[in-house]
Amino acid sequence: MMQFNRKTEYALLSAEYMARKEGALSTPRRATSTREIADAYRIPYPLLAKVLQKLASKGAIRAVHGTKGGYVLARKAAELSVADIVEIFEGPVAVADCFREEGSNCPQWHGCHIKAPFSELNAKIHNLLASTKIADLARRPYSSAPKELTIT
Amino acid sequence: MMQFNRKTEYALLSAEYMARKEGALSTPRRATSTREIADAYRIPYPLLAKVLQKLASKGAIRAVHGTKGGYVLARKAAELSVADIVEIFEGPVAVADCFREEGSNCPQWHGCHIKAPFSELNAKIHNLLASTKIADLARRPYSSAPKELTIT
DNA sequence: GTCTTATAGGACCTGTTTAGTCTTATTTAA
DNA sequence: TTAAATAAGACTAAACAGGTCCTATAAGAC
Repeated sequence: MMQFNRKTEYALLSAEYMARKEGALSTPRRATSTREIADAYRIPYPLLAKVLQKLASKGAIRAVHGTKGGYVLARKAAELSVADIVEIFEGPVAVADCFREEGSNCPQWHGCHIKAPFSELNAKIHNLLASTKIADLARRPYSSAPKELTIT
Repeated sequence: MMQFNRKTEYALLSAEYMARKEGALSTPRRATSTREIADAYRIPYPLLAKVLQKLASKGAIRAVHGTKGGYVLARKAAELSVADIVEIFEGPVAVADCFREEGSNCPQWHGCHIKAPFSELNAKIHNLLASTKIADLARRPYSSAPKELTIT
């Protein structure tokens, strides 16, 4: 599966939403409220609030308090990567524990023959996520349900 | 994190072990028992037994009953990919649910702006796993703890 | 034949994680 | 001063992961 968890998905959706909104020439740069995104994507409000709080506490977005407040991207969308957001919610990209904490507590560490090839694989996956920026997500216009793009 | 679960790891270790053993010129092709792998990697025996049973039921390996029995790879190591094994234990490679079951039950499906770019990302990850064969894991000799290869 | 060494497979248990809720406090524009 | 917003901690139900236990079956060795 290799699946992102819900919070990560909500964070990615939110970041793209903000990037798109902030990038629009018509709108003067203004904050996006939790309520706005929750309504747009039908995400439970209190949960999304948690997600955005965490993004803010990690410096990916910036909070604007008070009425008409909300959040704005803390960096340019072209400088915020998918990997940055994924790692906030899921820790370092690592297909196995040993690629996070030097494998000291892995019973298989000694004489594990697949460490090296999987380390390379891990690096490639990390690179994919790091080279995909939020701006890349926000760039393209939405075209409905591209079934032939779905992986079987 | 994007982490494989334990069973997947055990399956990959086992497949590589069998490929290496079967590939060795010195040993006449013989089955590898659950016990042999469990001892080599200090994996709880009953759990590994489950893992190998599943691999066998899905056709990745073939069971040899009775004394001197065990398992052998059902296909050549060059024709069995990491993706094949991962998918046996974790289902289709998919960074989000909607890339498995046509997203019909995703509340965000309508108007989700990140579907297309993530579908591409998903395809790339799948391709990485599918193009890495068990033979590729077994090929290289083990060199101890390549710290500089580890992703931070 | 009957041991012994294997795989086969279902039932079960338990700790952790996930997704989500509830509540209270704080900030600030209008 | 009020209403709209974020901040943050405690809490809960359900799902999952990792692992154990037990009984059945197959087949080579003697």
